[in-house]
Amino acid sequence: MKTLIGSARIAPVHPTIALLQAHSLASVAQGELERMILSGELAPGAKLTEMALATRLGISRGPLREAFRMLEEAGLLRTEKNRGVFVRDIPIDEAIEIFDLRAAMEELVGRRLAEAITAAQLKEMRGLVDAMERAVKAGPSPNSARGYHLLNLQFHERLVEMAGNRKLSAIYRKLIKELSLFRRLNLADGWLLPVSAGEHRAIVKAIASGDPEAAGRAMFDHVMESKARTVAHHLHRPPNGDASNGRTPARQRSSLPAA
Amino acid sequence: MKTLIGSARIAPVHPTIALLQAHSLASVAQGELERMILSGELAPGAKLTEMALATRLGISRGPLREAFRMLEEAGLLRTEKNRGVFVRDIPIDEAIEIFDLRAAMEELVGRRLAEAITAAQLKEMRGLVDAMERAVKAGPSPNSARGYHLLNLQFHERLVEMAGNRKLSAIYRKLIKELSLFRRLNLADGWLLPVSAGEHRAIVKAIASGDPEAAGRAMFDHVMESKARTVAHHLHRPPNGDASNGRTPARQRSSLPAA
DNA sequence: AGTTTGTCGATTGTTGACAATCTGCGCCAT
DNA sequence: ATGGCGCAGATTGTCAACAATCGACAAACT
Repeated sequence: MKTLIGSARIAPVHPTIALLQAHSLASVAQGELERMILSGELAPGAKLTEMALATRLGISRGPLREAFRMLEEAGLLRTEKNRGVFVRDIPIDEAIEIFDLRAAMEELVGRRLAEAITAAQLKEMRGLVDAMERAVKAGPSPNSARGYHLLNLQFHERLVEMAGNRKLSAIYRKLIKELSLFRRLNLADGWLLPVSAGEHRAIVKAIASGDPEAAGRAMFDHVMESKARTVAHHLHRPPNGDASNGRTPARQRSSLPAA
Repeated sequence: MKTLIGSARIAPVHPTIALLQAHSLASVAQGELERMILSGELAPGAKLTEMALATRLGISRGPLREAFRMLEEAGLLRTEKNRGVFVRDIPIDEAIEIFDLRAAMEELVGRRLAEAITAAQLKEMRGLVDAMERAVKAGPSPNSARGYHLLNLQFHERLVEMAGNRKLSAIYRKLIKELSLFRRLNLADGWLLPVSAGEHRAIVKAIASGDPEAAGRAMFDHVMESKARTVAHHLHRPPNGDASNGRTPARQRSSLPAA
């Protein structure tokens, strides 16, 4: 998922050879850890002990520590010297900051898309919106809510990618991953799906109209609404039970680089 | 610069003790490497040999490799498996993408600042603009150009920080660091300083007026103008001589995460 | 002459061991 | 009873050695 083959080298024909050439143990550990974190298998706040994880992944501590440093820089882990690494827990104020950033970025996306959208792209977008509306009509079941959530993520990610700015896409994905560590998010938008779905239609419409400012505003507003819904839901059921692990790590400070 | 003290632990009184408690060898190596890269001591394209660097820094290869992974994730290094790590060279199209992103982010900054600027902050901004104008009037010497460049970086960074979004600040700094690896940038704005300086005055004025849209537009436009100047300068003197190192590494592909 | 194959030195990828530090628990004194 | 003290046990930080891979040069073959 990360280290590819230099363009000067000949692309290997045999797929299994290509895999060996491209992946170091550290990179596969990174991918596997990221999968475990994003799937919730490793919950926010959980402690990752090097020896245990290394044994479980069948590698030694060296490459695992390199994977730790990558995921730390990616914002998914947090390290306390001589104490261990923990899955990061995104506090509410950081989640808000991420929403604000996303809003600015998606506004840019909206403008770009309105300027240069193709018929095929519009069709794809409408397909996703249709699927979401079907999930909404399926009624408020935990299953359709999960399906809607996944479609929603896909919708936004595809739009961002269509804007054609790879740096933007990379940072957007990074932000989404961090946001998924904000616990209260996943089930937050349970009963307000119809509203969100309607906003998606409005976004597609604005893009199709070819008006950059309108499309940008539609996406900006949508993200800010999403933020408002999430925050409201958060304030509704206040704190929370502890993380999976019994041990209580030292409370996490904002952990963003200092000024 | 990264790993601080957990809030649950007592802040050490003796500064030397604090340093030892907070910094692992990997984090120190990261900071030192970053300094060497940003200062140009390690030029884009240069190969970093583990053994040589480890000896030079007085550490072993383990922590150094961890530092490599951090800087790789930060976008400053690039790793080719079984071949080594190299200082990344930002291609023109990626630089353009970064400018576009910056524009969207700084537009958000402009809006926020116009909404909630304080007198003290305005004073600080004007101070920086004044200093830049003095540097311009000092005439086109390589010395004043460098001073202007530093003031310009500081001006933008301070504005971003004043917006009060730590996530935004962190990503902004990351983008600026990557942009500094775009070779043609540093000396690009040599003779157009007066224009840039004028735009800065306009930005401060728009922020002081309290009009979010105007301030956002002023900052957005300024970044896009800066992009245009950089691109124009790049097209003017086409390719370039090779990096410092004699060896020619495999040509770098875009190296952004694949879809 | 040009191409291919074998070998060598150098560098990276990985591992296991050692040293330093932290956490938890029992003990003792107050 | 409560609070400090110190000793294990466990865990992390660091290092040095081993194994695997790569690039280059030279020899052999067509």
